Amino acid sequence: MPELPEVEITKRGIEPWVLDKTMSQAEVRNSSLRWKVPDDLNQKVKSQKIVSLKRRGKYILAELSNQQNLIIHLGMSGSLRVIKNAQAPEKHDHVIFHLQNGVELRFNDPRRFGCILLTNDIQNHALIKNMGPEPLTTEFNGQYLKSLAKNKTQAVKNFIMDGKVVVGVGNIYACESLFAAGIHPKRAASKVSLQKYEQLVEEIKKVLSQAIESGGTTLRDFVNSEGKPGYFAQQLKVYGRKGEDCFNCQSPIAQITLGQRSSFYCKKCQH
DNA sequence: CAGCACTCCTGTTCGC
DNA sequence: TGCGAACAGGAGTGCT
Repeated sequence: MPELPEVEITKRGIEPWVLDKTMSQAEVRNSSLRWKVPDDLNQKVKSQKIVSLKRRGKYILAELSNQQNLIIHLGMSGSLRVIKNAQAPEKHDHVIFHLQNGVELRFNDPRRFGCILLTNDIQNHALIKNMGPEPLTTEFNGQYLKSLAKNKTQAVKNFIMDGKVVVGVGNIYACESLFAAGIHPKRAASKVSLQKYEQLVEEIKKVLSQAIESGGTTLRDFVNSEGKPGYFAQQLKVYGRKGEDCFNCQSPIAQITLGQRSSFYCKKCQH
């Protein structure tokens, strides 16, 4: 499932093929995504050049020459692939952006939790404006987390997965960074010390950076812009390892549900 | 406001 | 072997 590293990998992969390129058509084959793909998508993107490509949290933002911004989210199972030689669309290729250079950018998403939207005011768009800081910036640090966590009874795992706190930290990387920092996922956010938050921030940055270097985590669905999987899954220390030995202390990894999500942790190493 | 649970969806896995 | 149930989860929405 695409989290920040997978979205970053996707953005980097498509960038050379779409930046400064002009679109000839947006072919909507299935508009029924998380939110309906705008009816006027083709009309608005046709003949427009992609003048910048950015990632914000797990959103990919493509700025067009007519001041519109495409907002793309990969949801749970989405991918954006660059198709250089025209071939028949595959199942779940919901939107195909045709470029004038003959390349196609295909949005494929079996579970359709993703979205493709357009806005002429990206800064104030509802999905964007209330987002927390990017995790790989200095703005995201231990002090910041500690002060936000004040009086919060919420479990620390849910806290760091809240996009208003910090963007891009999904279930897998939340589990991994909490393990690396030795923090129990259920611990109340307010009861985590500043030192522990500093350690947690360091681990979040580390695990996200390493995952980007490995091309992302592919558990089942994720493929990059070339249709290839990422290789970080084999470096996961706790996620998906219920009952297996902790790499640190050899006791079995536990699984609990927190905020409707599976959480994996070591009872002995995380407090 | 804070903190949950619910919801969208399909492919895969599991139990009988 | 086949079938239905359970599970997976990003994140906005709505409820308590």
